Amino acid sequence: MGCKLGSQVGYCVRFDDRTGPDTRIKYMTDGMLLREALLDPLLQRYKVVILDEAHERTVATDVLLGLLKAAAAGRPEGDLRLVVMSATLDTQKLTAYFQGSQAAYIAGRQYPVQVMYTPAPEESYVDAAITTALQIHCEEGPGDVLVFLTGQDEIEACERLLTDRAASLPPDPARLSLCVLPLYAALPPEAQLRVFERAAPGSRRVVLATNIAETSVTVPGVRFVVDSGMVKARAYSPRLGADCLQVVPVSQAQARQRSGRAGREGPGKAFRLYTEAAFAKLAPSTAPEILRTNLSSVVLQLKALGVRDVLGFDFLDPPPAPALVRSLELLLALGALTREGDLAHPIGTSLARLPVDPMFGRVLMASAELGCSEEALAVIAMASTDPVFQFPREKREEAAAAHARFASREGDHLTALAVFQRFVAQPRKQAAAWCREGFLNARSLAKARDIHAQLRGHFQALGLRLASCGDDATPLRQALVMGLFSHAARRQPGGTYRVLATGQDVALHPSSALARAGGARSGVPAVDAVVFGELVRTTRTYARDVTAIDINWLPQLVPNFFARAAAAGG
DNA sequence: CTCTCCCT
Repeated sequence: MGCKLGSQVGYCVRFDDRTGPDTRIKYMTDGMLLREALLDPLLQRYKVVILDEAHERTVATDVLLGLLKAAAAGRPEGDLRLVVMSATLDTQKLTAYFQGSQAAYIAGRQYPVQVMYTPAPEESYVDAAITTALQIHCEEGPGDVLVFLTGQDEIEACERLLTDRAASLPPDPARLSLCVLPLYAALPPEAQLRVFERAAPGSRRVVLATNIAETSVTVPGVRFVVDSGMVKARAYSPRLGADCLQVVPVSQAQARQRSGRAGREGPGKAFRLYTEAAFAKLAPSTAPEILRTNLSSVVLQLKALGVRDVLGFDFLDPPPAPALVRSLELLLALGALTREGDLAHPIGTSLARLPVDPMFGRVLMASAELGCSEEALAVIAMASTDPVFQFPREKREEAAAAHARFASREGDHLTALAVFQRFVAQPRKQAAAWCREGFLNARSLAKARDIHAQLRGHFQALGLRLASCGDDATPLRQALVMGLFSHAARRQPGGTYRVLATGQDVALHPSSALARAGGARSGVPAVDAVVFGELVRTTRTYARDVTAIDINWLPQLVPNFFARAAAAGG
């Protein structure tokens, strides 16, 4: 457009707003537009909204679809124009949803990709992936190989096996050398950058990636894709109140997306490590995120947007009623909604403005009253970012020793507070080295620092009191109880913990500072009662981000909820 | 006895 960024054309993402009073075209994330809608539900300042990548069906995109439909109906005819762009979305479904809309098709720019299947099912997709990558390396022409796997552990194991097997190939001077590279989100930035450097002359790269390489990261030089057919996916169980993280088969749309990665620079080949019959049985597309996530934030946002009947909201794909009801119940218990289901003042209105989970927002509000908001802001910022402790396979003992410096007997929130405080005390120039030596994820900590600053700003704008509790963690643990009470659990004779609200038995996550207490060699007694940040179901159901509490605080601090839970036999 | 990926 020939103008300066941030003048007529700008962009806006969290922590980075490059727009100004003259901006006519604004690029923004779906989440940012949703935040703006809270202040302006009819989106009056926009004439045209283009919703790109709609096929990704993020929660924000799905809520926006409903919101934009309502905004168009609430504004004069033709006043708001909407363009929904999608690589794979079912157009009939969408044109039926937006009455009077039209579908237009635009051909993609892509080289042909030849898709191959295995003749019979594979026993192990990891073994098959290694064998296939080596076969490509020995038999195919030049071009890098992109292998889709499910997670960090699997990629690290595969990396070692593939390197070993490549080294033991019979020597062949005509063959390229092989360079194996991992790629996943938690990888340090400098390691991630290596996938953007093209292969050295005489060598071929094999990139072992999670689904980060499906859309977020484009690896240059790829002509061959190996698709394991599996993905690690999250699904929320409203019954358990837990996120289940499981390895599941990909959808057909996802398999096509993966294969397409071989055809960006020239004709390519995709090797699917499953049979054609198995492909035919896969789900056509991945279920939208709104059908498999905790909805408490979504429900609160809708209430703040003035939607009274959340169960009747016109979703493109309505979430299951029990999931919505459970969120309404939690918001009522937090004091965010009235008994009539309306947004309550000031708790509901404040929680809707804080860009964190409503339970975390409630912790912050309680901390203002209990005189520990400086600490709570840091704790909630840490709880809202990716895990900061790193455990490289080779240096596990060394990492554990480094992490032990921060460990608190009172649990993970206080441990996180200690890490955060030490991190922000580092001079900027030394922070990276300090993180590396301490086996801490610098990216996560930098994000926690940004979230902390943002939350602090919101906190003050809401008129909440900033105060420190110093070395006395009791008020902070009580503030955690006032937000996380639905995640309170009590120790059982076998050593598991029973969630009081649901009666479900869970284990402390092995990464927890409290998981080692109570063991024969720990010398520290196990704690009787805890609250936790979240439940994750992998091999077992684990409570993560756990803090020791006094069981007597529950009826004192949250009398309404615990009178009910006790009556229900919890 | 452990953490797919986005995003406010």
